[in-house]
Amino acid sequence: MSDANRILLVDDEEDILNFLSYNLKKEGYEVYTALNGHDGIELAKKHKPDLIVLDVMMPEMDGIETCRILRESKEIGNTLIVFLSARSEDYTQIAGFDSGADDYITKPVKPRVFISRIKALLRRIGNDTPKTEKVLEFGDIKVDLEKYMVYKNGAEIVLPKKEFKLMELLVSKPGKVFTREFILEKIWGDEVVVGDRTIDVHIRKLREKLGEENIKTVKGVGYKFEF
Amino acid sequence: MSDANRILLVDDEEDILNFLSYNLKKEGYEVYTALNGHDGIELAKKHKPDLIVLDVMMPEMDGIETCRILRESKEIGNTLIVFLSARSEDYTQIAGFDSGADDYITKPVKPRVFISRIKALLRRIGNDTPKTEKVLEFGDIKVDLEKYMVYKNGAEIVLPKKEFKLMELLVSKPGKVFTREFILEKIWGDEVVVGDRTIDVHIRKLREKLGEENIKTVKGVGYKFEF
DNA sequence: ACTTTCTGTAAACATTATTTAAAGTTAATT
DNA sequence: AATTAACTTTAAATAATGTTTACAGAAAGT
Repeated sequence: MSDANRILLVDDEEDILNFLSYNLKKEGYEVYTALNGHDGIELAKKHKPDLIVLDVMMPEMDGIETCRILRESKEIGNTLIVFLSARSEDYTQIAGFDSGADDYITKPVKPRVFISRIKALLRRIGNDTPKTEKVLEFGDIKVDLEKYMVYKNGAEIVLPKKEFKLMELLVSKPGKVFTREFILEKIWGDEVVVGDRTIDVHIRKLREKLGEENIKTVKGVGYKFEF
Repeated sequence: MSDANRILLVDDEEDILNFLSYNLKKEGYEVYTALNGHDGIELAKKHKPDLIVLDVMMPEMDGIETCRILRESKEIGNTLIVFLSARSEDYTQIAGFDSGADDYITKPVKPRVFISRIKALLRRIGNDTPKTEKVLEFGDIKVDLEKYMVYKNGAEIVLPKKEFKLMELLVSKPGKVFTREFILEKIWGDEVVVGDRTIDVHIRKLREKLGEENIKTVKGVGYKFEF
């Protein structure tokens, strides 16, 4: 697995920046943002992103200009560059004048589409594996899948294997109720047969360590994690 | 066998595809196979399978991505989707967030287990749940099937199993009158025999919790949910 | 080999859900 | 207004399910 893909976003509208950033981070990318072309170029040199998203319309230095400058640099000359443009702006501006972009995406941007386009582009250069987020955080509880550790208000809590797996499962989809049947099957497997009480006891251990409030019982159905 | 169930298998390893396909066919299922996400999506649209099995790890477009795309489609948005994953891959990826899968099975796959799981899932769409979506919303009432929870004006209401099932049934087709006979059969099943008063009491509990106005009595016939 | 920590079980206990029974309403019908 | 069938309501009995504690065997660590 290669390392995290770094993406730089340059747009003068902070809202859009946040929106895109949020969605990319959720996918495991490392995201940098800049509100104008100058800052963008600076960040690009500093962090060497794998892909740069540039808004075409920006005050002072627009995306096309920024792109030209970026392309002149040896270091970031062949980084992927994607333009973000309003639907109204005509293609010639963007694709046309060999400003050197690799793709463009029209606003308004739909998250799914955006993400899959980014992925497709990154795939092209073979850098495709975004860092899968291995830390889940919910309220005051943090689960680090890689470190095999849970934090409650920053305090380290070590969980034994079964307890951790149970925690991991519950936390994998907060709010969703996992039936006892499902839990048994996922944590103990098909052939091993342990009684239902075993689940209870493990749930109890978790509640003991992580507090009562997060793990809820749905009688006759199963358990769920909520925050 | 009544209606042949159609199953679509998507995996990049041909051996696995053959192996699973063979076992499913032996059970009388109609099986379609695809070696990658793109073909899978195409076949799904063409044949409208009842269930789709997706390998998580595939080159180009992985199972999760494929699942997302499938979920966006109106036609196959509600089809059952099962992930096939190596044991090592973590839950969050699989059960997780909005990829929208219904279950996952870990590799290596044992035929018996695989078949029985598939059967169990298909059984679910038959009788258990008129599961069109996972969240139903009507006026100020929201029913979240996955969280097993009902909201009235945003306030959480926890319902015990039977009450929840009754609610779920009524809400599954607003306005439609469900006869007592039908309700008994759906919620209590064929063999269990409980008296008619039992329904009344459950209806009462629901009205108590969700307000009188939404659940209407049709004398001599049954009950319905309206908003 | 000794110690500690996990994991699963059993049993007593606690809680909550479900059903029934019985009495009270209601609305349509005569 | 009396009758009746159908539904509502309440309370109480019964059944189902979950919690907790303590403990024993298994596994891991020293």
